[in-house]
Amino acid sequence: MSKGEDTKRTILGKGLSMASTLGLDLVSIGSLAKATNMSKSGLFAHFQSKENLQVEILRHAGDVFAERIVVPALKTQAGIPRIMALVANWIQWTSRLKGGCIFVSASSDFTDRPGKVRDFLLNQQKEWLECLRRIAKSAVTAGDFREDIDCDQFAFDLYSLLLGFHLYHNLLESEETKRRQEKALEQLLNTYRPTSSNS
Amino acid sequence: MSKGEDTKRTILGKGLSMASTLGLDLVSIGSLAKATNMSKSGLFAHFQSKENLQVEILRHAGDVFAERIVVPALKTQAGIPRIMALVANWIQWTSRLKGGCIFVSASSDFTDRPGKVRDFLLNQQKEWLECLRRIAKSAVTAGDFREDIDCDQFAFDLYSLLLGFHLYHNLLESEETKRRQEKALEQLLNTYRPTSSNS
DNA sequence: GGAAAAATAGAACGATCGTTCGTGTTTGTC
DNA sequence: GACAAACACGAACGATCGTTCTATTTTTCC
Repeated sequence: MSKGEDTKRTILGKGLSMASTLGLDLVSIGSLAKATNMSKSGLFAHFQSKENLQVEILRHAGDVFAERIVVPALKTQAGIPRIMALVANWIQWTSRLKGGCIFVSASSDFTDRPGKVRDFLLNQQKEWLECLRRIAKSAVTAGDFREDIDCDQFAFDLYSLLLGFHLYHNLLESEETKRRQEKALEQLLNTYRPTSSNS
Repeated sequence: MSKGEDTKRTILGKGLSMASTLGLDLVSIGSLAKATNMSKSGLFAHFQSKENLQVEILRHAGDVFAERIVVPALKTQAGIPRIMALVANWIQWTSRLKGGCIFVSASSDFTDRPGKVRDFLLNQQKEWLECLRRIAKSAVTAGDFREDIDCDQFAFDLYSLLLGFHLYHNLLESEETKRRQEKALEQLLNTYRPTSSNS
């Protein structure tokens, strides 16, 4: 790996960490330069604009997310076990760095700010929902879910649940959050499970 | 009403509008002054600090929220009708101004920024959850919910659903969002309804 | 209507923002 | 080890940030 790519990776790593705790647009060129012991202009040269920096931080976040959350889950047994693994990994992801999930906060911040950042983020979110949809589909195939369910609806339901956990965990810091999430997940799965007396 | 209170109200109205679309901390003193045809210092004098301005915008948002979402819902029949009214009002609230719900975005932004703003926001969110809890409780009393349910769990479930709708609606702008939310609400209510063959 | 009080404006502050430019320093290649 | 390319730095840019003054206008009250 060339020197340039190496420092760029370092910058993005620190940038992701800062963006997770402070939010994506509180990561200024100056503060990020200071955090990586670089000059503003030296750091800036890697990205050409702040907008590009933000996009690349998101891209890097996406890589880490895929590697740590999605891929491991896909290696587990299809069906409910895979869903449980995905949820567990996601919760670990959002709990790891203070400030929670960068995608959630960025989605909230950039909804009404057109541009590269918003476009990139939107694609990432669509990929994430597609991922959830596929996992639901595999649960159907595995026989853990009924065949007549709506996989996109499940994606909505599950993501909503995670968003609820996210807010509770980060803002309210209630001790019961984990239990609430588990209960909600159980209820959710029950509405998709094959019923013993199913029509 | 004194002149001061009058202009202050105007400022907070415009501030709420801007904060809803741009996010709470992109509302700068300068831009808000320009939007209200005031001088920076003239506007600043009403709040003594930006932190206070942010808190007061949140307080004003809370007042509007109570008046438009909560109070009308509480006037409807207790039970599921009241829940449906609350959800409908909330969705109208988050759809009205571009950028969605200021409380959701602010919660996301201020989770890891200690200070007056975070403290105030946290109290507001607790009040909101308490509101949801009470509405669940009244649904139990009205006989629309089983007696053995956990009202706090219902608050978690319902708020999660709204957060899901919020993200879908604002970022993805999918046409199916409304339908997804309705389906999810129906599923949710079913898990709390008295069952015909209940133990 | 005149005096006290409140409200607003204007200029300036140090700080930081994103960005540009010119100049060095380090790196990889022959 | 020389040469070109890549990389990093420091200084400076105009702009805007939150905030503090002083001065002037406007409102309020007797």
